[in-house]
Amino acid sequence: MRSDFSPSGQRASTFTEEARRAQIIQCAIDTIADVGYVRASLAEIAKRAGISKGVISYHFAGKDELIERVVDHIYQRGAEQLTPLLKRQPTVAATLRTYITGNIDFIRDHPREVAVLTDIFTNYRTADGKLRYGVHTDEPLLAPLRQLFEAGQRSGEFREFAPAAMARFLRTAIDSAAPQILAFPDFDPDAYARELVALFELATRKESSSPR
Amino acid sequence: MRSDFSPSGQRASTFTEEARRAQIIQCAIDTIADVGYVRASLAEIAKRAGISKGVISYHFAGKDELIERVVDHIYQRGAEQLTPLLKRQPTVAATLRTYITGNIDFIRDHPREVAVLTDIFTNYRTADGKLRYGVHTDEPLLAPLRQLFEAGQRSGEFREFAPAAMARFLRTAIDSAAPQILAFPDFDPDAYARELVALFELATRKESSSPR
DNA sequence: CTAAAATCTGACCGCACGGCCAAAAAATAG
DNA sequence: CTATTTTTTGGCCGTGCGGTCAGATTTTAG
Repeated sequence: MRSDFSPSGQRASTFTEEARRAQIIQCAIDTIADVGYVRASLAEIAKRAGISKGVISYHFAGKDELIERVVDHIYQRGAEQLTPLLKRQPTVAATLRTYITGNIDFIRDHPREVAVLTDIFTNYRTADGKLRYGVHTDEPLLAPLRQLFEAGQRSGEFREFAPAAMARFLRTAIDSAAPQILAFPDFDPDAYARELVALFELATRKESSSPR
Repeated sequence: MRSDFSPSGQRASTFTEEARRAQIIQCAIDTIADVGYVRASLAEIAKRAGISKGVISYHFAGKDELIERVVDHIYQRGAEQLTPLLKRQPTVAATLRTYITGNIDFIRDHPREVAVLTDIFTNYRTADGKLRYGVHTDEPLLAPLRQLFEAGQRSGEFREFAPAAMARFLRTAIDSAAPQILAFPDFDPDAYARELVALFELATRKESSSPR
């Protein structure tokens, strides 16, 4: 590992360094998607990348760092796609709709990445045996949703319900799309998103207008 | 392994055989709940049971058989508790409510068992690397729910929606209770069940009566 | 070109896994 | 009691893991 300077004061890297890291991260994602996190050994990842196992150790501190870079990588792609979408919604209800469709769109386009994330979340444990990303770490994902629901209740758009529970319902429903896309070739993510939007609109709205 | 006769014609077993198998299954559940399926080695399970590792091999064909007996064991306990409850419900809506509260009750009383189930489902792979219990194997669980929704639509109790998607939403929402119970000491399963009942009542009913 | 730094290879280490088995021990039968 | 069967022990096997390293190779700098 180098320790050069760069103008920004950040750790510097060769072009090859960055390219290799990106390649290894991508191969790790592919490998985990195919054989699961548990069986995605450094040897297997290296084989798919066509490189020696030692190269991974050279560019990453260890398997743990590689996995955390994989998580960062996927999370960032999701945030990049979703954040700008959500900012421009006028009402809480519209934000909720966009949240659902935007998430399902992302999962539709990157089902393997999302499946890899959940695989890592449910399996990657620290040395003491505890889950590195457990239910606790959902908080950054859940908090904005909860706040959205609370905002909707304050503004009178939404009925009274437990925002924390509703946030959890929505996240689990969204996350269940990825494995279905991968398992069922004829699964229709867009139809799924429409069902989800309808469900949460009925479940959150305050006044009930007549159906249809 | 013995091959005695028994009056029923079933494979027979010593009392000790059955007791040992039950003890090992229970220890396997505890171990998986504590350290996760992946780290629940035969040696670790044996250590907790206070027996030698070979005993497990003696009473079970291998780790795979042990895991499948664990799954059977937990499934059966759930079915025993839920089936009679659901049979006696008069309407589809009542069955749905009972399904939700009954499931959450069971998870409240056996959160570790349920967490073990999902851990096995997401990690136990056959020799070829495929998940032994994948999304596909949810079908026996989902089918009755789907039929319930379809029955409700036929009878006019429910609005039109995609029964398969709704069934999936409900299952994932229910299953998410177990990890929350284990992770958050002050998580209230009964309140969670009430929120869930309210949500799916609003989401499925045909005519909207005025809220409150 | 040569020298230095960066990168890569392939072999190796210690460890834990599931599975296996000969022999000891315990339970049972005659 | 003895003979037989059932059960348990503890160690061993091959495999694959993450990690390490000396030395080869490639790239970069002068």
